[in-house]
Amino acid sequence: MSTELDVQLDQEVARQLKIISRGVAEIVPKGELSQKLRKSIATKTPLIVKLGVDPTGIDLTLGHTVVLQKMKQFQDLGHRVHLLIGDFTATIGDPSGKSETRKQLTREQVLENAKTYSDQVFKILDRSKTEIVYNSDWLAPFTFADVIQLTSTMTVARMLEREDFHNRFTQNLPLSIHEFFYPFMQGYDSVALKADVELGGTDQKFNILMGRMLQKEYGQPQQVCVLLPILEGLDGVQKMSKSLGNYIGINEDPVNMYGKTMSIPDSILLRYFELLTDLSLEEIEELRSGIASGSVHPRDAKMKLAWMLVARFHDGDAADRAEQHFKTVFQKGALPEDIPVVSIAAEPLSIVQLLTTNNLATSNSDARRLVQGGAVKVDGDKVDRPDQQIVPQTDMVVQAGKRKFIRLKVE
RNA sequence: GGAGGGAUACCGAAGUGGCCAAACGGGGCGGACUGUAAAUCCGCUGACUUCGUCUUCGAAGGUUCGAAUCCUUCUCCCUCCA
Repeated sequence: MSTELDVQLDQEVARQLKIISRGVAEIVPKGELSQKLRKSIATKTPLIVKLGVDPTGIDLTLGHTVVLQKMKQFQDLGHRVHLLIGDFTATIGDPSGKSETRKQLTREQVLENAKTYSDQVFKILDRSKTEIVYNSDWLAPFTFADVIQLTSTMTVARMLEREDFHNRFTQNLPLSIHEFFYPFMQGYDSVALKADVELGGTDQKFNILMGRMLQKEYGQPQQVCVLLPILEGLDGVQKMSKSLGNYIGINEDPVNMYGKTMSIPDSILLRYFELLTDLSLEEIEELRSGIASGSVHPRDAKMKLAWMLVARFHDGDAADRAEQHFKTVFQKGALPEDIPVVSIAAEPLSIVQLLTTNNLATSNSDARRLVQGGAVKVDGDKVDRPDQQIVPQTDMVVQAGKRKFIRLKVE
């Protein structure tokens, strides 16, 4: 109990707290985390950190990585990290952040998704230090009596405090009873895991607080909520999500990842640096002031971001190639290096058929529109009549818009 | 259980017998421009054998020369009452 030890302890708590706090939107309640950390360090008992995921989709997006990254930091600090696959909950459909009821999934879909999900997660998390748990383990055996006991702790009025429930209720949108159970289940997950910390996006606040409430109800110490900001998607306004199509997937090829990054509005550029890269806060501040003063070109900053992201999810070489591709195709308007080659018969055909049969257009009408809109080029020459006949030749390059190219190969 | 309101294209939302392949906004896609696949401006946005034809307005029937618009039944959603 010497003072020197206390000082060391204080320093360690401060160190961990600083790492944990970077980029987070909110820690609820604030003071409790440092107490938990102090106790954990003093007794050499790692904290139990929980992250619940909903195995509803296939591709992880950069949006998901924000919270996974935080999870990784806890891992690196030596805490016990539990990745909770909501296999049971996914069959209910969580309404969080949604304006309408989500579809319920079948068990097969959920298990399938869970597998692809965990495969991707380990691009970020350390597999050997991650415990994967499924909430069907404890939720599936629940009896109706258990459910009644669990739900008797809440009132309808309090459930309706949750923003999306409230909005849907007041806007006369459908709100099913079963959706009310979601927060209970997620909350009970924390009881089952005896979680010390639960991570999530700010849209998860209600559900995570529910965990606190239920833990108290079940006589456990209460978990701390660490809430991370919701990453805006490519449009710069709405949450990055698969359903909105404004996302960058972590499995995307380098060229697309780079290009999509370049398409984000300048307004969220720095936010991406802060939430998605390990660039220090000082360096980010330098970029900010550089852009403000005009000494740093926003485009160059964005190219740096795009490079860093590709390098992180692929590697430096891939990032270099993606950057090169971007420069040739978009900055200089030249042809890309690797155009897909398509085999074709030597018969003449109309430009419309050529576009449609090779998926450069979704339908003949679409192809027609592209031609009329001036988007179509054959060997660099604009084609402006839909009935224009083309005689395919090997190495002929057909372009529809700025991003779609094919190179023909006559058979 | 009773009374009433609603369902329109990717989304939101007009249209209430022919002028509706359906206003307008968003999104998407193209073009121009640029500092980038930012911003801004312009165009397009059901399909096809495209100066014409065919299939769309919750589903199925019906009335009519003609229906997204009227009638019947059904499905789903919302409100109020119980």
